[in-house]
Amino acid sequence: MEVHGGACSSATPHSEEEMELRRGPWTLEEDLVLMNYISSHGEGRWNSLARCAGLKRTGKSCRLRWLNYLRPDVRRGNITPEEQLLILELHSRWGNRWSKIAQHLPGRTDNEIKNYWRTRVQKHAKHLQCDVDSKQFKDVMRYLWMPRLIERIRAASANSNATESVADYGNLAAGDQTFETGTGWGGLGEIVKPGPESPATTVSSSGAAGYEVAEKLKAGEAIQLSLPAQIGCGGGLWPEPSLPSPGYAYQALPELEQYWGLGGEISDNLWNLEDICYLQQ
DNA sequence: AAAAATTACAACCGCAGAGGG
DNA sequence: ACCCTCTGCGGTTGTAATTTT
Repeated sequence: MEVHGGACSSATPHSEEEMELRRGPWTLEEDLVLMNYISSHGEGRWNSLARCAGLKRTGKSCRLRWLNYLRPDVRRGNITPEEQLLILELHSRWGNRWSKIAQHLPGRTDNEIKNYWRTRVQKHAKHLQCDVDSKQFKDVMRYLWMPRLIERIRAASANSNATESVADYGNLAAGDQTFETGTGWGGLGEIVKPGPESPATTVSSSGAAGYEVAEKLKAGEAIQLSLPAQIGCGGGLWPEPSLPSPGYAYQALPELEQYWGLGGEISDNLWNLEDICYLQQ
């Protein structure tokens, strides 16, 4: 790693004091300058890059702008159900290791995942009046939210044609009303209660778990919402379910259906502590 | 239609680690 | 061994956009 100087360092016309740094939102012109410079010189050495490109920004700011916004392979827009599932799984394993989690979601940035977690997941915990790190909330994620996501992926794959890519499921993430009215909860039990007659596929701990899950669902395989014993601390996602059994949750699901809301967006539904207590009775 | 509240997300900050001088 | 700079990460904030009242 080259940390000092740069090709144009001697040509730097301004001292640090003379060069007042810009802050706040980037302008289109700045974006173009940064993109043009990187396309011809490559990325890295951000401080000298900022100077050489004539940008009145810190190297840090340039790096962030490039990585989170301008990079050609960056994916923006709705987080798909597959990605949500993967984020939930990986966060349960690694905690707030956003960059590590982002490595397993192609095109997604750590910043975007972090924002997703804070705005969606933590909001959900707030509605439930429990801490996002609490066992209770983790159980909700594991036994209600994740199966729901899996069911959604299933529904999406059923509605899609054979040539549709997995990534395209993002289009179904919001507002697929037909799912709500046309799909019951019956199929969910098998997802977490694999019997000998229907062996389940354990959600993979590999990097592409979300996409792997999607492919398995497309193929009609059952998915088990547990991690291999060697993963995570103490042998898995949530060592001891607080619910009597995974299946128990689904016995109550018809009553809970109302709480999952009227729209397609899972996280927009109002839950409260009483709902969870009801589940645990 | 307007004001207030909420949400989403881009950007900044501080810190820690790596590595060269 | 120490200092300095760069890089990358996670937490936080500011604000534009959207929704609700």
